[in-house]
Amino acid sequence: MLKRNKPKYKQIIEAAVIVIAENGYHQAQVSKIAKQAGVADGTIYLYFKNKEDILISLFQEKMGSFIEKIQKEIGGISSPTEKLYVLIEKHFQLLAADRHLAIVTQLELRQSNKELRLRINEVLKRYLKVVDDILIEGIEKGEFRKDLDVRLARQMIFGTIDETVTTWVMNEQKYDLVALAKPVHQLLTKGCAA
Amino acid sequence: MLKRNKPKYKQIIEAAVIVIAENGYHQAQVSKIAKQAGVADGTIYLYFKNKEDILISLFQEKMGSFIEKIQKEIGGISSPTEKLYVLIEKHFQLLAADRHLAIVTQLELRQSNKELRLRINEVLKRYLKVVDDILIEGIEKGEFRKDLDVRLARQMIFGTIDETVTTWVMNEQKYDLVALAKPVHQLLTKGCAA
Amino acid sequence: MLKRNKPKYKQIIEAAVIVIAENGYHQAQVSKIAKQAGVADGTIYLYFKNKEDILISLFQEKMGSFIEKIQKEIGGISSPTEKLYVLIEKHFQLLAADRHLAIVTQLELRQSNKELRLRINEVLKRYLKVVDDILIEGIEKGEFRKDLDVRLARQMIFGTIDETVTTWVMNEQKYDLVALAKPVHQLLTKGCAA
Amino acid sequence: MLKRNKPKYKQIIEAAVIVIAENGYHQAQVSKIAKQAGVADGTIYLYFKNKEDILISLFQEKMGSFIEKIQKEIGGISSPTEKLYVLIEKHFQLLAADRHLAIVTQLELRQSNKELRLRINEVLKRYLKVVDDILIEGIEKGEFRKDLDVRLARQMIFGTIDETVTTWVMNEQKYDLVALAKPVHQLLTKGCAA
DNA sequence: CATGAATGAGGATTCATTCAT
DNA sequence: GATGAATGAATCCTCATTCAT
Repeated sequence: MLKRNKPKYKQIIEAAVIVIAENGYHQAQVSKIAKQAGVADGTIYLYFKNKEDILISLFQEKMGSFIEKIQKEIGGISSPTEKLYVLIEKHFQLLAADRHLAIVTQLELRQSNKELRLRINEVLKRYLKVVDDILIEGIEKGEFRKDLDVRLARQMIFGTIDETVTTWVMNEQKYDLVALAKPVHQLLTKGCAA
Repeated sequence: MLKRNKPKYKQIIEAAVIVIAENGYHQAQVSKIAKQAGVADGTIYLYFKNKEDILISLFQEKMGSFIEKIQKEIGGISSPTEKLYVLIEKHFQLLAADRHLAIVTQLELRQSNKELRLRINEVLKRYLKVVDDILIEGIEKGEFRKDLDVRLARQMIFGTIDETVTTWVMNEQKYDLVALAKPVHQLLTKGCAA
Repeated sequence: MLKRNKPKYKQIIEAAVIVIAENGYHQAQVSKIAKQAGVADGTIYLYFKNKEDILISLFQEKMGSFIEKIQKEIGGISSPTEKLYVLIEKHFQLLAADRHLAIVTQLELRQSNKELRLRINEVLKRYLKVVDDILIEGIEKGEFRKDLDVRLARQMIFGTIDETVTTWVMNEQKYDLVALAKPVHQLLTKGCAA
Repeated sequence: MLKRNKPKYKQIIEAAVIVIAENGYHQAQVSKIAKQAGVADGTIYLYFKNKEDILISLFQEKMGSFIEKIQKEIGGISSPTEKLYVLIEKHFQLLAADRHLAIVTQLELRQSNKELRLRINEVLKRYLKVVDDILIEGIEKGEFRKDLDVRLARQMIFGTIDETVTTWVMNEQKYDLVALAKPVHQLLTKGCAA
């Protein structure tokens, strides 16, 4: 059986999300995660190479299912503009539904060292690929302009979504994030121009 | 004479930028900064309360002059759309001109703890205020649409600029960042729509 | 099992006594104590909250057994005057038998900060209570004079014993401390006698 | 002119007493003493070899005038028993009159290192000599018993006086110390009396 | 004489990781 | 597989002292 399918593997990752969200990245000691997961400190190392591996795995697992869910949702949609809307809405929905995960991805995991963030970026690329594909399809289908710089447009889309979620988390998730999907989508597709 | 006008104050901040950029946030020991600045370890503490104070001061000094320069540039411009362009271009120019500072602001300083990031955010607000003012003026002058959500638009603008710079830094500053000012400005003002 | 009954707990305390006696309070680094105890530096912190906690525990353990031994000795004696003699003799015997402990209690521990000394005083109070009890019993039994000020008499007894031991330690324990029990007792009881 | 007769010499010593009494031995930095004395840090070193020298000088100056005053008082008295009374009363009076000095000599200076305390003891010996002389005279004049062990009696006298003052200081000088001179004298002379 | 900016040595503590049981 | 006691490397800051002015 694959390591990542064993119950304790998932148990430890869920514990890590909770511990990091509640204590902050720098106060999330391995012993705290072990305690939260209900296992001994040493047991962690039967499932993860080291502490960094927990965090990378956490991001891979969570981001993986994140991307899968979004791909499934936009799979049946033909309009790229519409696909972009669903991507934004789903992105907001998934993070709004998991307060802990939102804190971890938007605030805490960014405190990790450069090394870890490079690994995280590799995972992110799969997400950015989804955005790229929508953009390319949109250009081909004539919904987006021909001379659109896909890389820049993707940076705008991701940058805007990310900044919107981060601001929401830093405001202690006080307002309805999902409700912003529509105006954000409008901004991104139509722009500020009069 | 104010502490922050003394030569060693600036000397230490410049040293901190270099050391953090070259060694990373977590490998930027006080002794390394002192050595780079050409002063004794203890001298650091004649000018800064503690290590965190160096980082906060660094950000305040750099971001402060950053904002001042941008404000000066857009001061003489009447069109908000044009102002936004100059803001983007200047933002890119200033960071492209200081490789070390770009690494520090886009990557290293984000690893700081929540406390420090809150302090950094206070400084950032002044920048976001500049963006907001441009947007409000744009709406009033009829260059931007009446129903524009200023907060969301600001999050798009800052998120896009930030993501663009970060991607550039993570790609080792291999391409011309300033050249992106025009298409980014176009994207932000006109959007992706055909 | 209680932390204080584990072998390493006692091992570390014994090491602390030796290191402090041989190097002095301010030269008794945690790493030195760990080395003397044959454990890693970090192990100290599995048994003690911090360095101060080692010193407080040391005093509590040693003074605790000190008081117990004295109480056991005087338990079977009926005459308060005789009790006082045994207390003095036992006090001298116990410190004369442990050169290191004598140095630590008479010289080194007094260099501790006010906070620590307040904690030490709490332990000392138990000792002073034993003296008080002897004095009160002596007054009741008519061996000591009715108008004896118990507090002052206790200060005389403790002050004299303490000064005698300190002088002996400062003279490098060159003469026989225990032999002084009899003349000291004589001096002290004349002051108290009815 | 002798260094110790210059105004700044005395100024610094008075400052040291105040700073140590108010901040504690370990919080009495040279810079604090300099500030309190109204001189620059460096000036301290024109009058004292090092920090330890300040403390030794402080004790020498204060203890010196302490002993002189006591010697002057007992000079005109013929009875050794009476002399002892005046010594105790004067000892209590002088410390009761200078709260700061009492704190410094009874609590703070004892936190100094072994080296410093050895130096302090040399000064103390002059005081103990005064006691010894009274005792010897008392034996010769038949007021104290012939077989009195002078060294032990001196340790009792000094130990008792010292313990009494220390207890009074630790009780925040709440009660009348001088009033204790009489009962303390009574306790001590009974032990010595012929 | 006086200044005060600059110096730099020194140590308690944390926590990821190991390994004997 | 699971445990958790033990390890030990690594760093910020203080403050007595100096010396150029």
